[in-house]
Amino acid sequence: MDTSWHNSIDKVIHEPARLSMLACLYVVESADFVFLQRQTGLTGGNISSHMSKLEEAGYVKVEKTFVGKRPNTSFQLTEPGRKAMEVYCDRMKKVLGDLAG
Amino acid sequence: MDTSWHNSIDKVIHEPARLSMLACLYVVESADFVFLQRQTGLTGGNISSHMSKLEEAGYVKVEKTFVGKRPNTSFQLTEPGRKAMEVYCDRMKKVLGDLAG
DNA sequence: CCATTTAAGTTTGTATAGCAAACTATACTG
DNA sequence: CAGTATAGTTTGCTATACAAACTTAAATGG
Repeated sequence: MDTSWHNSIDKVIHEPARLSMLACLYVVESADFVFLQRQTGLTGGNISSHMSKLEEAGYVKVEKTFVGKRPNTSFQLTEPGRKAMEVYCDRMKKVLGDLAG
Repeated sequence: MDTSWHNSIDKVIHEPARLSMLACLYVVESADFVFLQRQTGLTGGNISSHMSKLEEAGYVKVEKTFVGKRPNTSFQLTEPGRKAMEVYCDRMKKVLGDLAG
């Protein structure tokens, strides 16, 4: 079994809170701030700071608009983000698969 | 899909370097310091500090002896450690499985 | 119409964590 | 005996996650 893969896993994605958000974005194509907050159970502060990191990484695109008179921030996965998720999932599945089949 | 599992994943195990070491211990039943170092590609300092954490968590048992005149430190998974690995793997597989089948 | 509360988000403060480099101690080797 | 290698720990720095405080603006209500 290979056990030297530890530096090949994407830490931006690996963080549970972010993986949770990304998992959500992976399936819905677009989600706004409040939806993600409700869905993941994360605090607003967490969503905000983690999203900054995901944006920096180029994994999500952020769009700020107004809905009625209230601000609305919506997120969606970029292509690189989707690709990175797939790579991450494949690698983790392989690691975990090796342990139990 | 459930996307609020982020706080139910065991961070002690989740850390890639430790997961790598644990994956190794999971299959070999007992491994010494140098073996783990070679196997995982981690530095001695990393093995040392991460193992301290795993020991604190009760996931590994540490045994210090001498082989010939040289010190030899060997590690093995405890039962709680093995159990925790299984729980971790199941949860992660579920998360990842939900994303791609 | 002013005061209060609620909502959406961001910034800040703190404690923790990971990693690499430096260090300790001991054993070989020439 | 001097120098190098081995086994392992400690230290110092940087980065990170999380919660709490803050900002801005809109709804509510007396």
